[in-house]
Amino acid sequence: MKAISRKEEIITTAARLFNEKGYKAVSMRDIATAMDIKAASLYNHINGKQEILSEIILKVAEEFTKGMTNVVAENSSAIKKVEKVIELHIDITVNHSDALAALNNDWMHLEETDLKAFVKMREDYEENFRRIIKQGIEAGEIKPYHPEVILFSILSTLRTLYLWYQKRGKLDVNILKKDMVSVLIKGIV
Amino acid sequence: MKAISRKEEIITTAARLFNEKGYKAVSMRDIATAMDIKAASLYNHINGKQEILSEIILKVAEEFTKGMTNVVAENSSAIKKVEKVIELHIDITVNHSDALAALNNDWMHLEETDLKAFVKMREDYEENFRRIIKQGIEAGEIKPYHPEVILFSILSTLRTLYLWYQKRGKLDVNILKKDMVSVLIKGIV
DNA sequence: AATTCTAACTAACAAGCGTTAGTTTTGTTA
DNA sequence: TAACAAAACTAACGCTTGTTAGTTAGAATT
Repeated sequence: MKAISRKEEIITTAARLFNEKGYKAVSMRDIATAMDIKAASLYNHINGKQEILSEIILKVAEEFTKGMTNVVAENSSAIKKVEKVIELHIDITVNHSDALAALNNDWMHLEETDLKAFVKMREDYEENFRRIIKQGIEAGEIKPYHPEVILFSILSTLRTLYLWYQKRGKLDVNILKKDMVSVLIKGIV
Repeated sequence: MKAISRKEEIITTAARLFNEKGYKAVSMRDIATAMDIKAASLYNHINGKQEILSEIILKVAEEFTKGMTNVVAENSSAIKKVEKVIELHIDITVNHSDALAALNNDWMHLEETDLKAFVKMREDYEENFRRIIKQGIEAGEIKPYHPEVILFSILSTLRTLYLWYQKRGKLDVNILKKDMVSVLIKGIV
């Protein structure tokens, strides 16, 4: 029953444009033109440009945080947890690829409060991931490479997945998961 | 004997600022202030903001192209070539990490001619890398995963290496190379 | 039928943008 | 020391930016 509100429409449109040119290169007039209205009309639905950016970024950042919380709470092997993290990234990438562009490239344009919240979430996320990898090494499940190198290698692949997903037409999610898990995991076990 | 020219100084300063906030978020006045001069004075040395961006990006893009050409010309195994590509990325990352931020995030703000040149170089680069991986699979040196997944996985790690390198204080290049080659290669052989 | 709400509009603002023209200072060479 | 070139300066330009104020048309509610 819940129809998409005009506000959500603005945010979706803005995310698409931010993905193409970046937050600073997209004007309120650009967003309005893409919706066939005038820039001033946007302000009937949103409080400003900043609000659009923070809604785009924080919403998806919270999804990552929630997903990671679930993974950490699981009672399973480290490898299984890494697999779950990979699947988490793929699911979010498939559903919010535009938002991920903003999260990756425009987070520094968030203002004070939102910026702090975002940076905190990202640090916590990385720390949780790092701990999973370390536990895997201690348990002998993961090869004893430098944990930071493993973390970085996997995370940078997952973080830029949205670029790849946008380039090759939307492909089957389950196949993507299987291949991704293979390439990223097989190397470290 | 060749002292760094004022023009090079501008480009280096601009690259640093572009790395922090992105091309569109940095004004000519920002660049000038960082050099303790006035914005108009910049135009004694450069033709405009666009020129700064294209010098930053194209110079390092050409370095990649040249490096890849050397690797392709080598008479060695596919795995050895992949290793050489990894080392190429690390060397460039260590010496031009600010420029890599612009190359990754601001390339779309290049104007017509430079944009075309850049996109062409990047496509060729990827195609050369893809071919190396395919040859490796045919020769039985590399596991028969989908080549595109291997390419993407390695390349996205190498492309965001500059972020990692900037975060952890400048670390020993040779150790970095060894660890990186281990993690990225061991998984696919 | 009168009222209220929603969402568009026009017009304008102050600030910041890249850039240009013309001038002055600084440092080197003849 | 006079002449010249390099590199800074001041002042201003036309344009774009995010945003505000006030208004209007149509739909929903009373």
